Amino acid sequence: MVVQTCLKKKFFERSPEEVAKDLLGKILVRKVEDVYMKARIVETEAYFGPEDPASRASKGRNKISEKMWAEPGTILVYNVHKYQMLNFVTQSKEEPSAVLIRALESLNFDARTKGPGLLTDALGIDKEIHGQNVLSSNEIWIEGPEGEEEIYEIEDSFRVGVTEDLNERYRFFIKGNRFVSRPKV
DNA sequence: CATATGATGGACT
DNA sequence: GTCCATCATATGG
Repeated sequence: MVVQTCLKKKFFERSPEEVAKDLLGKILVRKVEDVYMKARIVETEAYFGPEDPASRASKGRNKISEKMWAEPGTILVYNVHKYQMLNFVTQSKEEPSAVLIRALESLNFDARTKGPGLLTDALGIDKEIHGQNVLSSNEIWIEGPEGEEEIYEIEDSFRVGVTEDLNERYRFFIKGNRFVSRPKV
Protein backbone atom coordinates (compact mmCIF):
# COMPACT_ATOMS: atom_id res chain seq x y z
CA MET A 1 0.00 0.00 0.00
CA VAL A 2 1.31 3.40 -0.97
CA VAL A 3 1.00 6.03 1.72
CA GLN A 4 0.28 9.49 0.38
CA THR A 5 1.69 12.28 2.47
CA CYS A 6 1.23 16.02 2.14
CA LEU A 7 4.42 17.94 1.51
CA LYS A 8 6.08 19.82 4.36
CA LYS A 9 7.35 23.37 4.40
CA LYS A 10 10.91 22.08 4.27
CA PHE A 11 10.21 20.73 0.80
CA PHE A 12 9.89 24.25 -0.59
CA GLU A 13 12.78 25.73 1.39
CA ARG A 14 15.28 24.74 -1.27
CA SER A 15 16.44 26.10 -4.61
CA PRO A 16 13.77 26.23 -7.30
CA GLU A 17 15.87 23.83 -9.35
CA GLU A 18 15.71 21.13 -6.67
CA VAL A 19 12.04 21.72 -5.97
CA ALA A 20 11.18 21.67 -9.66
CA LYS A 21 12.84 18.27 -10.06
CA ASP A 22 11.31 16.83 -6.89
CA LEU A 23 7.80 17.98 -7.77
CA LEU A 24 7.85 15.62 -10.74
CA GLY A 25 5.80 12.56 -9.90
CA LYS A 26 3.96 14.26 -7.03
CA ILE A 27 0.16 14.40 -6.99
CA LEU A 28 -1.57 17.74 -7.23
CA VAL A 29 -5.04 17.72 -5.68
CA ARG A 30 -7.57 20.38 -6.55
CA LYS A 31 -10.85 20.62 -4.68
CA VAL A 32 -13.72 22.55 -6.20
CA GLU A 33 -16.84 22.31 -4.09
CA ASP A 34 -17.25 18.55 -3.61
CA VAL A 35 -15.13 17.48 -6.54
CA TYR A 36 -11.55 16.32 -6.07
CA MET A 37 -9.33 16.37 -9.13
CA LYS A 38 -6.03 14.51 -8.91
CA ALA A 39 -3.15 14.80 -11.33
CA ARG A 40 0.50 13.84 -11.46
CA ILE A 41 2.99 16.64 -12.04
CA VAL A 42 5.03 15.75 -15.13
CA GLU A 43 6.66 19.02 -16.23
CA THR A 44 8.03 22.04 -14.32
CA GLU A 45 10.33 25.03 -14.71
CA ALA A 46 12.52 26.82 -12.16
CA TYR A 47 12.64 30.61 -11.92
CA PHE A 48 15.11 32.52 -9.81
CA GLY A 49 15.24 36.02 -8.36
CA PRO A 50 16.25 39.44 -9.71
CA GLU A 51 19.30 37.95 -11.46
CA ASP A 52 17.05 35.83 -13.69
CA PRO A 53 15.80 37.93 -16.62
CA ALA A 54 12.85 35.59 -17.21
CA SER A 55 11.70 35.84 -13.59
CA ARG A 56 9.04 38.29 -12.56
CA ALA A 57 11.27 39.14 -9.60
CA SER A 58 13.69 40.77 -12.05
CA LYS A 59 11.10 43.43 -12.87
CA GLY A 60 10.89 44.52 -9.25
CA ARG A 61 7.99 44.29 -6.88
CA ASN A 62 4.49 44.89 -8.09
CA LYS A 63 1.09 43.57 -7.24
CA ILE A 64 1.74 40.20 -8.86
CA SER A 65 5.42 39.66 -8.19
CA GLU A 66 5.40 40.71 -4.54
CA LYS A 67 4.28 37.22 -3.55
CA MET A 68 7.66 35.90 -4.66
CA TRP A 69 8.97 37.46 -1.48
CA ALA A 70 6.42 35.52 0.58
CA GLU A 71 6.70 32.22 2.49
CA PRO A 72 7.87 29.14 0.60
CA GLY A 73 4.82 27.24 -0.65
CA THR A 74 2.92 30.41 -1.47
CA ILE A 75 0.76 30.08 -4.57
CA LEU A 76 1.50 32.55 -7.35
CA VAL A 77 -1.04 32.96 -10.14
CA TYR A 78 -0.68 35.39 -13.01
CA ASN A 79 -1.93 35.54 -16.55
CA VAL A 80 -0.17 35.30 -19.88
CA HIS A 81 -2.61 36.25 -22.64
CA LYS A 82 -5.90 34.61 -21.72
CA TYR A 83 -4.32 31.89 -19.59
CA GLN A 84 -3.37 31.56 -15.94
CA MET A 85 0.02 30.28 -14.79
CA LEU A 86 0.36 28.27 -11.57
CA ASN A 87 3.56 28.65 -9.54
CA PHE A 88 4.81 27.79 -6.07
CA VAL A 89 7.26 30.02 -4.21
CA THR A 90 10.49 28.33 -3.12
CA GLN A 91 13.62 28.99 -1.07
CA SER A 92 13.01 31.91 1.35
CA LYS A 93 11.54 35.37 1.70
CA GLU A 94 14.98 36.85 1.11
CA GLU A 95 15.72 34.78 -1.98
CA PRO A 96 12.63 35.04 -4.18
CA SER A 97 12.21 32.14 -6.58
CA ALA A 98 9.42 29.92 -7.85
CA VAL A 99 8.51 26.81 -9.77
CA LEU A 100 6.06 26.90 -12.67
CA ILE A 101 3.82 23.87 -13.18
CA ARG A 102 3.84 23.23 -16.94
CA ALA A 103 1.97 19.94 -17.41
CA LEU A 104 -0.08 17.40 -15.50
CA GLU A 105 -1.17 13.82 -16.07
CA SER A 106 -4.83 13.75 -15.07
CA LEU A 107 -5.69 10.72 -12.94
CA ASN A 108 -9.38 10.82 -12.09
CA PHE A 109 -10.83 13.28 -14.58
CA ASP A 110 -10.75 14.00 -18.28
CA ALA A 111 -9.48 17.34 -19.50
CA ARG A 112 -6.56 18.75 -21.40
CA THR A 113 -3.62 19.38 -19.06
CA LYS A 114 -0.73 19.36 -21.53
CA GLY A 115 0.55 22.91 -21.04
CA PRO A 116 0.67 25.54 -18.29
CA GLY A 117 -2.36 27.45 -19.56
CA LEU A 118 -4.45 24.37 -20.27
CA LEU A 119 -3.92 22.78 -16.88
CA THR A 120 -5.10 25.82 -14.95
CA ASP A 121 -8.18 25.90 -17.17
CA ALA A 122 -8.80 22.22 -16.45
CA LEU A 123 -8.46 22.68 -12.69
CA GLY A 124 -10.41 25.93 -12.54
CA ILE A 125 -7.45 27.84 -11.16
CA ASP A 126 -7.54 31.63 -11.17
CA LYS A 127 -6.39 34.51 -9.00
CA GLU A 128 -8.80 33.46 -6.28
CA ILE A 129 -6.04 31.25 -4.86
CA HIS A 130 -3.22 33.73 -5.54
CA GLY A 131 -1.36 34.31 -2.28
CA GLN A 132 -2.68 31.21 -0.53
CA ASN A 133 -0.15 28.65 0.64
CA VAL A 134 -0.20 25.18 -0.89
CA LEU A 135 0.80 23.78 2.52
CA SER A 136 -2.33 25.06 4.22
CA SER A 137 -4.95 25.57 1.51
CA ASN A 138 -7.99 23.33 1.41
CA GLU A 139 -8.63 24.17 -2.22
CA ILE A 140 -5.32 22.90 -3.61
CA TRP A 141 -2.48 20.85 -2.19
CA ILE A 142 0.22 18.35 -3.12
CA GLU A 143 0.67 14.76 -2.02
CA GLY A 144 3.51 12.41 -2.67
CA PRO A 145 4.40 8.79 -2.09
CA GLU A 146 6.84 8.70 0.78
CA GLY A 147 10.20 7.06 0.43
CA GLU A 148 9.47 5.67 -2.98
CA GLU A 149 12.14 5.29 -5.54
CA GLU A 150 11.75 7.26 -8.69
CA ILE A 151 10.50 4.94 -11.37
CA TYR A 152 11.05 7.39 -14.18
CA GLU A 153 13.84 9.35 -15.76
CA ILE A 154 14.01 13.12 -15.62
CA GLU A 155 14.88 14.98 -18.78
CA ASP A 156 15.75 18.68 -18.97
CA SER A 157 15.77 21.50 -21.49
CA PHE A 158 15.91 25.26 -21.71
CA ARG A 159 12.76 27.01 -20.59
CA VAL A 160 9.89 27.37 -23.02
CA GLY A 161 8.72 30.68 -24.37
CA VAL A 162 10.95 33.00 -22.36
CA THR A 163 12.30 36.06 -24.14
CA GLU A 164 15.67 35.90 -22.40
CA ASP A 165 16.80 32.63 -20.84
CA LEU A 166 19.73 31.81 -18.57
CA ASN A 167 22.63 29.71 -19.77
CA GLU A 168 21.40 26.63 -17.93
CA ARG A 169 18.57 24.18 -18.43
CA TYR A 170 15.79 24.86 -15.97
CA ARG A 171 12.89 22.96 -17.49
CA PHE A 172 12.35 19.44 -16.18
CA PHE A 173 9.97 16.73 -17.28
CA ILE A 174 9.30 13.02 -16.97
CA LYS A 175 10.87 11.27 -19.91
CA GLY A 176 8.39 9.64 -22.23
CA ASN A 177 5.27 10.90 -20.46
CA ARG A 178 2.60 11.62 -23.02
CA PHE A 179 1.33 14.71 -21.18
CA VAL A 180 4.61 16.63 -21.50
CA SER A 181 3.93 19.77 -23.52
CA ARG A 182 6.95 19.62 -25.79
CA PRO A 183 8.67 16.23 -25.60
CA LYS A 184 11.36 17.16 -28.10
CA VAL A 185 13.82 19.80 -27.01
C1' DC B 1 7.03 14.81 -37.67
C1' DA B 2 8.83 20.00 -37.68
C1' DT B 3 8.58 25.11 -37.63
C1' DA B 4 5.98 29.47 -38.31
C1' DT B 5 2.43 32.75 -37.46
C1' DG B 6 -1.75 35.12 -35.82
C1' DA B 7 -5.12 35.69 -32.01
C1' DT B 8 -5.47 36.48 -27.56
C1' DG B 9 -6.62 39.70 -22.92
C1' DG B 10 -5.23 41.10 -18.33
C1' DA B 11 -2.17 43.82 -15.52
C1' DC B 12 1.20 47.18 -15.26
C1' DT B 13 3.49 51.95 -16.34
C1' DG C 1 0.55 51.73 -25.02
C1' DT C 2 3.50 47.83 -23.76
C1' DC C 3 4.68 43.41 -22.15
C1' DC C 4 4.03 38.39 -21.67
C1' DA C 5 6.77 32.00 -18.42
C1' DT C 6 0.48 30.62 -24.46
C1' DC C 7 -2.29 28.03 -27.80
C1' DA C 8 -4.31 26.47 -32.11
C1' DT C 9 -3.86 26.27 -36.77
C1' DA C 10 -1.55 25.96 -41.11
C1' DT C 11 1.99 24.59 -43.95
C1' DG C 12 6.02 21.68 -45.64
C1' DG C 13 8.89 17.32 -45.65
